[in-house]
Amino acid sequence: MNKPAMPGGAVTAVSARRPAIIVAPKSLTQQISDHIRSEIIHDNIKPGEWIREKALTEQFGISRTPLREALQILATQRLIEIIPNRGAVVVALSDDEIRHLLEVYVRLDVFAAELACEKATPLDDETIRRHLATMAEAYHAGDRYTYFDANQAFHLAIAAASHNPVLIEMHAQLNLRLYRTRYLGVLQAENWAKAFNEHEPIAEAFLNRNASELARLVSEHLGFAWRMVSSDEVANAAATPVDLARTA
Amino acid sequence: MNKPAMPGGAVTAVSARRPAIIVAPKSLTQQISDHIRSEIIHDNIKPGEWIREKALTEQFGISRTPLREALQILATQRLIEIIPNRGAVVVALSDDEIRHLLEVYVRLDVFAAELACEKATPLDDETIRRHLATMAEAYHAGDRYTYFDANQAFHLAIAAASHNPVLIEMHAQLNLRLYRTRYLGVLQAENWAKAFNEHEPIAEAFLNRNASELARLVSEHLGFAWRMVSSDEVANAAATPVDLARTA
DNA sequence: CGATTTCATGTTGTCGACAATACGCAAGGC
DNA sequence: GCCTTGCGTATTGTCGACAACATGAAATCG
Repeated sequence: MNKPAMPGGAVTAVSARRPAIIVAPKSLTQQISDHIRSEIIHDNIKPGEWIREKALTEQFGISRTPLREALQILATQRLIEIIPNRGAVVVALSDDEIRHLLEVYVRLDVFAAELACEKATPLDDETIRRHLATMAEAYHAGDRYTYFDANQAFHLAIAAASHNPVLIEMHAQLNLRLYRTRYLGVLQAENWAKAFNEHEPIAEAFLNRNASELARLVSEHLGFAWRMVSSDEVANAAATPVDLARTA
Repeated sequence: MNKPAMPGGAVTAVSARRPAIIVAPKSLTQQISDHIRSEIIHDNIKPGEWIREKALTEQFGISRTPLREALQILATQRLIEIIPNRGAVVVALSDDEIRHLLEVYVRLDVFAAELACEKATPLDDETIRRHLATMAEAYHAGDRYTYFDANQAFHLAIAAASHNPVLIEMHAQLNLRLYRTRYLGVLQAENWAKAFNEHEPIAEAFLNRNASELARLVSEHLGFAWRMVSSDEVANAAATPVDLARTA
């Protein structure tokens, strides 16, 4: 195959590649970008941090070509910023940028909810019910991580119920850019109870196909999300503040 | 610098690169992706057509590395699709996909229009007035190309007046994916008059900051755009139909 | 004759090496 | 003292070469 990939966990490359007509093999570039994306949104690589190609190639046991292709993907998704001849930095969101992102995210979420009221199938209903149940369990067990995952799944499921692939993708894209902020927000928020209790009526409005009520609730709910993240700047702290002025 | 880049027009590389603290130099990858994107949306490279790396590297006089990075960008923007070990094809939109794209595009356009009513500056007003004037001139002169450009600029200007960078970018992204379809649509539409005459009231509603009226008009206007493209399948014809089933 | 296998060819995937650029630090000039 | 200049080093940008894979045609077998 390629290098032994001995250091660290890494991507484990592709172990046994069978012809298997059905499943398309994932390209190395895709695997790498997925992995780095995950590291970024889970705050293992901090905003403002420089991404050194050499370090990553050694970590993954690959060459710089697929890595650089992966970086182009992440830059297009606005998770990193590539500065010509200087390298790539993890994007650090300002309060204003978070506000702008949420502003659009809310509208897409509302639109998805409205569409979902028209298009959702019984299977969608069941999925959403299941995620709500998981959230409740995790909430009562005090398990914030599981809660967060279920919460994410809940909102993505509503988007999925719109059955509009374009909307689903746009929604997911914004969700990714906001993921880290919400992740850090949820894990330390005081009024978890309030946030949680808003999901019950949302789910109810959806299951009753009450589009206008659903839109109202979702707007309100995410307005709350904004208040949550905007009040702690911890979520925005950059590990290594970078001066980008010269490249503007 | 690098290769003579002798064949064809090509990218002309970077002619004179000065240190120039103010302006960031555009990377080769960026230049190439911009160029190919332009070729795709202007229908010079047809949907369904395979993108051969060798051909393009020779055309541009560059190596495959920056080209492949450019392709990753275009794939992330959903203008091409990269199929592992097989290559890249220009995306061919089905009628359903166009409908889904327009459905989201309309919502973003409406949202932008509403926001613009709150946030627009006198400068925005002037820009929009100017584009409207250009459209009128081109319309009366029967110049469909200039008209199309001004029409694009008009809609982008409304988005820009929202002063929300995230919204502007999302709007632009969808606009790109729909560009070719609308481009081909406008150039052969019969009821050009109707489409044109709708812009006057839109501009008026905007300049009067009448958000709800503006939203209504924009929705209606783009509903018209949908009827325009949906009725000719010419816009969707693939040069070389490709069977992607095996890679699903 | 039809289905399968083998192989030749073209294309993509990955790599290591070299070139170009930016950065930090020391030396020099005002 | 402070700004400028000139290097050495680290990092990114680009390239050509080779490896892996897919495709289609010829050859083989039933």
